[in-house]
Amino acid sequence: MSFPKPAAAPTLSDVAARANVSKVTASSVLHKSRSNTRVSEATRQRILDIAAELKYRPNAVARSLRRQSTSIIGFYCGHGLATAHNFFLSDVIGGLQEACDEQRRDLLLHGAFHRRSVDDIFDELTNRTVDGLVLIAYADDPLVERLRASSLPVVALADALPGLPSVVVDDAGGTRLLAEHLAARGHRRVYFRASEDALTSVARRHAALRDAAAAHGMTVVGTFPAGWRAPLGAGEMQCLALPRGERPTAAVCWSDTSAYSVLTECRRLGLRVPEDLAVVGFDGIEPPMEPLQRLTSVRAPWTEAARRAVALLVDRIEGRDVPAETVLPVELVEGDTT
Amino acid sequence: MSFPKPAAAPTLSDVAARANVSKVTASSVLHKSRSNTRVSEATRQRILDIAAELKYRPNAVARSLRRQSTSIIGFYCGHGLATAHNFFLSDVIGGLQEACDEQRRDLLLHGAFHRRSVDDIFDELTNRTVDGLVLIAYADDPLVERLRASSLPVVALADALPGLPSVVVDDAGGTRLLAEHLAARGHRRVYFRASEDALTSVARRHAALRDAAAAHGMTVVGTFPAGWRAPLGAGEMQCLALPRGERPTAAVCWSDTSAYSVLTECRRLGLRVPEDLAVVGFDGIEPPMEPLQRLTSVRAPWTEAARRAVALLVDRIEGRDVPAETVLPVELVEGDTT
DNA sequence: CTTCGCTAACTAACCGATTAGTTAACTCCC
DNA sequence: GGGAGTTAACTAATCGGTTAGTTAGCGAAG
Repeated sequence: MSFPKPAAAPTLSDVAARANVSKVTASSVLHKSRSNTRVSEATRQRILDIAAELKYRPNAVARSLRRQSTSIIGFYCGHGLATAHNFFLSDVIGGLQEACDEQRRDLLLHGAFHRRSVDDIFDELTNRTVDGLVLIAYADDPLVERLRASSLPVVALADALPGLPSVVVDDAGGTRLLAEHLAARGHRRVYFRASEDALTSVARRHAALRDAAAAHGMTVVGTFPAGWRAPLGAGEMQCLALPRGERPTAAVCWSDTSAYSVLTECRRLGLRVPEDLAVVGFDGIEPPMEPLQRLTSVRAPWTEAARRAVALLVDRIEGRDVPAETVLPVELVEGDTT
Repeated sequence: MSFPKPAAAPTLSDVAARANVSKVTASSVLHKSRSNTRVSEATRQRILDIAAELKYRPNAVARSLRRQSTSIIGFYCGHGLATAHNFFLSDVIGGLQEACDEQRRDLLLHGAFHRRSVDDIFDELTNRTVDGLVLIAYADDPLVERLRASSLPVVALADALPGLPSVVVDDAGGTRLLAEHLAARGHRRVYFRASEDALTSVARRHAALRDAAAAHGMTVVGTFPAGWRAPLGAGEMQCLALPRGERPTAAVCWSDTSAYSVLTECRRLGLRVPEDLAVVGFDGIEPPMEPLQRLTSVRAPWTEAARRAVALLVDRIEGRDVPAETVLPVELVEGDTT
């Protein structure tokens, strides 16, 4: 399929020339910005007609250059977080998109798959293509330090980042709800299934679990690393093979995806859920199909969080003060796994 | 949280002034574009040092204006197609992101939620913010006609659009596989569950089903509309209530999501799958959790399709010829629902 | 001793819109 | 009829790079 070389698009100057007016006059008619410049009705109509005839369309790049702002908001997800089928991410992206749309801004997805260096990524983020950035990152990501030192407005999402305004869900409160739910069902020994990385949210859930366990007479017998969709690790297996009485009776997973993998593994191993092992997650993702078991979890409003992040970012961009941390409430969802 | 007003970022002129050279010299050193302009090693080093000291970062907007190209690729999904939790979409976005990353281009997600007019959306898409567009749309969307007439390079994805290079999966072939699979299991009467909209892919699956049914002695007893996640409609219910012999024994759904809703409904109605009704889908989405029943479907390589779309779009942008239609092969996935 | 060619730069113009400041012509009032 | 005020426009400068074309100075060849 071949296409004709596109003719150069008409510019404001073209319109102005055809209408026998200056660029400024044409601009003020077509972009209704300047009230200073007055235009007669006849001239205004002539300019509009000619613009329509020439199919004039303003050039956003030129405007951005002059205005020193592009109306584009960037979204960057730290390495490894952007894996496909990350449910939580589709919610987030949906929310960002809606919020940007309302604000009449565009959303730019920064990708970083091909082992690009921090410098490289930092350059891309700060090259003025975006007016600001919504960021999901590990607290120890060197990029975060660079961004903090830069003048680019940044809002952290999901995982609080010190020194940056952050929008998060109530990690501690949610975990407390889960712990109380388990305690009320007689569980005395539980274990935590953590992502192996320095995610602030996971650290908070972990800490909250320890506190809540202590408060309700439960013991956290161990913490085992587990990625997004990971099978049981060696330590975890060992722990589950302990004799009755020492064995944990519930798995507290840092995310629903992680919890669902535990369910799958249990089935493989012949462990009954919840009789042999209760399982709880975090996120409250909405499965697109009926799952074998409905997971007990905590529903986190990710779409709303993303919206808030955009709102705060716009405040930052426009120079207003923003709260250091915005925490959104979560709610317990009781399923069949406890 | 308040932040200091950012100091104006240093520009090429700033660097050049500090280094006692012209903008051009600084530009050629820092952006290694021009081989024409020669620079001595000493000067080069001085410029680099000063740029580093000032933390100079090139302004992408200015560059884009001069080059008349932004290196940004847009993605637009027709109204109603961009619903959250659309599995197929996360695959697509993932593929787009990867491909853009490889090409060192950015990906801009255009959103259109707030009942914006076609004109409005068209203006946004053609305001030169993006060099080209990957488009998923209904064939009868008026926007498509406008885009075809514009000079913006566009590649259609998933649903072929006449007059635009399109990247699709083998809708007809996949449907044929499903039909043969059903025929081999003795099904003689089936029905089609279609999205109510003018999606080329659905039309093709529908047509292929009729052809394959005819070829294998099956009857398509009806076609019932069903959105992404729709319960059974009145016509569909009626049809399923027909006496043995007239009742269809299999539902061919236009998407996996639609098929999964049928499974849920069957459970509600006490219909056994596959004994009372066999169900097949299309897409082969990878559930993040173990589903109650594994769906028989056709796996479509959406991530790869998205990658191809970007590749073709880049060809278009750079003026090369592209095939009118690229069809990617699909494969049958046998589940427990047939 | 001039001319040629190379090095290492430079100046001017341009991309397309926006902003600040200015002006010619006309009306109105005294 | 002259000054004030309004209308309807204009010119020049700017945003931050990139491109085309030009030039001063030097060494080597003729």
